[in-house]
Amino acid sequence: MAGSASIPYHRIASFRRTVLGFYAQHGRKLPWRVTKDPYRITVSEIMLQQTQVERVIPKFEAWIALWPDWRTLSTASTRELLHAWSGLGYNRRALMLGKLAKAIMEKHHGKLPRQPEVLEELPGIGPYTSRAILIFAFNQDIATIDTNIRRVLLHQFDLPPTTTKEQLESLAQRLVPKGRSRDWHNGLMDYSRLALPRRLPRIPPVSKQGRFEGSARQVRGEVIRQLLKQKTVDIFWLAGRIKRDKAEVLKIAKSMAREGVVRLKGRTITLAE
DNA sequence: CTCCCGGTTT
DNA sequence: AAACCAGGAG
Repeated sequence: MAGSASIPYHRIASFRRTVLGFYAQHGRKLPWRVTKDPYRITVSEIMLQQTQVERVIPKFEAWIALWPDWRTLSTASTRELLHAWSGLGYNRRALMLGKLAKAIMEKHHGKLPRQPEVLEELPGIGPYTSRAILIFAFNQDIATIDTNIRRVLLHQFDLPPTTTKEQLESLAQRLVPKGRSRDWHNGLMDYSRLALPRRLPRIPPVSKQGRFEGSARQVRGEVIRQLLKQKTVDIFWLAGRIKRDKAEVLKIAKSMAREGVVRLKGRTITLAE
């Protein structure tokens, strides 16, 4: 088992120079990189979860214009949150961001906590995001690993894909150049995206292709669009329009109800406030 | 572990 | 049609 201790220091130092040099020369100028405001950093990190950079940029700018800080965001309604989020996907994130703003105003005096363990208790913030926020907002000398960073570490140190999370975390922590954590992590992201060869095509997994995969997507999108225009949507109207199995439509409505997006009342669904 | 979303690329 | 994407919640 190749622990990070088996990697000689000169390779660590050399890699640091490569990444920091690459970032200085080719680093992308992004809206959340010109600020250290913990609020803006947090909004960007939530938006960037499983969502490509190019698509986040305009949504981020619009969001900040609407709600420039935790206080204003904490007053936003569900409808407003979903409207501003529309197009990003994983709508649950918008609702959790709203809850996060309320939690910070009510339980943390309007200030973001600075300990990863405390941050992780807040809605929508997991192991990656808690550390990323502290790195990009406060330049803390800690490490975080997302899919880009994982990929660049495996490539650089010729590690097998079976490398455990713990082994990667140990290596990642040793790599952080003290006092330059923010540039380092930004650099790793850009280096991974811009300087590494494309991913190899993966072995096709066992196709489990649900029969309603296509229509389920349409139904979700349609429900959100309708809810933004009006207050309620009739499930059977939807079912008839989509011409798909009624049970599948109900299943989707129930799943959205679990997320708190809609309330289920008899034959209609209503936007939750 | 599964599910969550949608725009985009291949 | 399938993979991809600054993960997290249940």
